[in-house]
Amino acid sequence: MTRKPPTMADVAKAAGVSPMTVSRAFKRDASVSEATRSVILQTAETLGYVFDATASNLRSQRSDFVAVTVPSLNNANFAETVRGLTEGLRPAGLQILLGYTDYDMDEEERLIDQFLRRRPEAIVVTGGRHTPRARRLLEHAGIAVMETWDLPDAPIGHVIGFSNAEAVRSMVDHFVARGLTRLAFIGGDAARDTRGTDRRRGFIAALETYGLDPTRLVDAGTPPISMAEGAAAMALLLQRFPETQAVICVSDLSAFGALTECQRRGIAVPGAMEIAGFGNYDVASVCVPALSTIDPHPRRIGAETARLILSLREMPSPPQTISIAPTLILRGSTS
Amino acid sequence: MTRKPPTMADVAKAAGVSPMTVSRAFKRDASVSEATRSVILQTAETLGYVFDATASNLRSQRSDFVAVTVPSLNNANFAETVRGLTEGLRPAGLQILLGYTDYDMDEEERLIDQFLRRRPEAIVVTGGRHTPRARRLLEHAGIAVMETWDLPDAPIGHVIGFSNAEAVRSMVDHFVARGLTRLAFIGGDAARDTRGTDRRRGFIAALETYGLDPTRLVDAGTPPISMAEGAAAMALLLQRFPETQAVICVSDLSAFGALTECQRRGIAVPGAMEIAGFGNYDVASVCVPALSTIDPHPRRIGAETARLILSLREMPSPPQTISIAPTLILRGSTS
DNA sequence: ATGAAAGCGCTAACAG
DNA sequence: CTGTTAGCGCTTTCAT
Repeated sequence: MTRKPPTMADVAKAAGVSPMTVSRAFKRDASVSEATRSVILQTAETLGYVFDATASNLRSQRSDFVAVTVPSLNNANFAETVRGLTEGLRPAGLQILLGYTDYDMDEEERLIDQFLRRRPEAIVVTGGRHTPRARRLLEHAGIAVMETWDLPDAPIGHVIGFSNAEAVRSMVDHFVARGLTRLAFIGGDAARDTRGTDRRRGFIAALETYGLDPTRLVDAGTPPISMAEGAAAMALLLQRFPETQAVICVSDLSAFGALTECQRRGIAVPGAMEIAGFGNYDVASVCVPALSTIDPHPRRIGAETARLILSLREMPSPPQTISIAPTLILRGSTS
Repeated sequence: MTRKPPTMADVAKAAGVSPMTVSRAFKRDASVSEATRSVILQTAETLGYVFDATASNLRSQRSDFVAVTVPSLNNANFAETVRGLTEGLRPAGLQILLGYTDYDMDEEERLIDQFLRRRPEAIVVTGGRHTPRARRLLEHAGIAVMETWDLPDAPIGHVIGFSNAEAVRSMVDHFVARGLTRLAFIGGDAARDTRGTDRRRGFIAALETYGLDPTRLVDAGTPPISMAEGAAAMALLLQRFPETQAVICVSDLSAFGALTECQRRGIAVPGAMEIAGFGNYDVASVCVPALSTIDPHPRRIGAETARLILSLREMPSPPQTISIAPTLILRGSTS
């Protein structure tokens, strides 16, 4: 019934050529006469031949894979980065091997270990903090390592990112410029989400620069904190720090949750409370009032990473750091 | 500088055993004495050996890949399905090869073509409509084909899904039971999003059953329609069909956008207008008022698909259809 | 432009 | 429990 699938040798025999010619016919630029090529491709189609990338990879020692790990699939920001990567790498015939870590460094290590076995041409990770073993694996992988969404102190290889702390500082500046001084920060449990932690640190550092009280910090569950957790955090904030004038949330999702909690309680935003988020998610521009936020240009992070990977294939270079400046977006929630 | 990475043969030599023993030491159940295994693993670690999955796959003719195509990465529903799949397949050591089609059947075909070259053990696609060539490729792939998120008329292989049309009918029932008769539907451009089209068809069919006017249909852009497009669609709806009492949106995202448009115009929801969505996204439960919706149990779709894939590896079976009944969730927006 | 030979790194199959 | 032999399907290399 299910007889063995045809190989190049079968196609070669049927087309009356050598396997090598079939191989060439399946490549873009290889030197095969157009006549021969079309006969071969036709024959292959008829036989139902499917090219075996595994064998090709083994022999040529090139996998055409780029491994990518992101904290979460269900996140517009990371999805945009992956999109930028995919679109940038597709023209070169590179396929993405995508995995998500659930914001867990041990899971990241496991994924990196798995992925390296597939011999990717490059590996893209999110953030600059990893388990010691993950770090070691990446350092010795012998391929391009790209750390994104961060500016690590000690990069492993190339970096395409931004300073989460500095980004939040720009939002603090905005509030201070408007005369608001009693500011708060809503985030998640520290250890897991390193970028979230960096944002909180940026908040604290910025407030200290201004001589303001940096202790209005509310944690709400395990990162990535959800809209619902953002709402719960706002409830907690109103109870613990009722004097708060404005709050910066670790992401637009929690910011939106916080906003809805104000709506449920009849607290005017802006007016009685101002709210800012991070990430420039769809919800931030659509909700009422629209949320001020910071756009980290996730698509560009992916696109630049892809560009660098391709450029490194042409000509290897020492580790580079590409900084992508986030953009402050001011909207009704911080009128 | 970068000398050739070590192979199993190198590890074998260093550990004083044969390559075959090294191979066995890297497998779970293979019969190797614990002493030998630990020596080998230790040696491998020291040499910085990384297992070559490509060579393993070629020789064993098993890739440990399961290919998965979803319409979009940035979608909580599909992300949940992928999560269900990942978690279900991980214990078996199967890795997911994930691609997104951007709701484009030609892109799906391209992806399927690419993925089949990697010799996956099974392929999971979203929906039951494909290009003719994609269909042919899947039919002749010689591996388990799983169609999800739909109940196709002519399945290629196994099916894990639900009827989008029936799901929407249950929401129509709810409105009619509450005495609302002037109902509308907000969706996207028909051709691309086949599940969205099915939902619209379900809406029309249900209204016809009740003898109601099924012509209040508003299109808003190219699927997947965004929150902003949902808002624009509501504006259009209010202009074209001002008598509308309730609207069902193709997803919670457009439903939320529609809700915000009502908020901007001071239209009371519920009261002057009732709104329902689809998908049970986070935003639907958090926004004010919370949105009635339909939960298609995306995680379970993924989990059941994984379960079936594993079961088929044990014992092949004729094509199965697993139906996952969606759940109607009633909230404040349709009080 | 095409072909022949060899081998990528691993493991199935068989032996002991 | 461990080893030997052969070969997975392709492409590198070297011919012609």
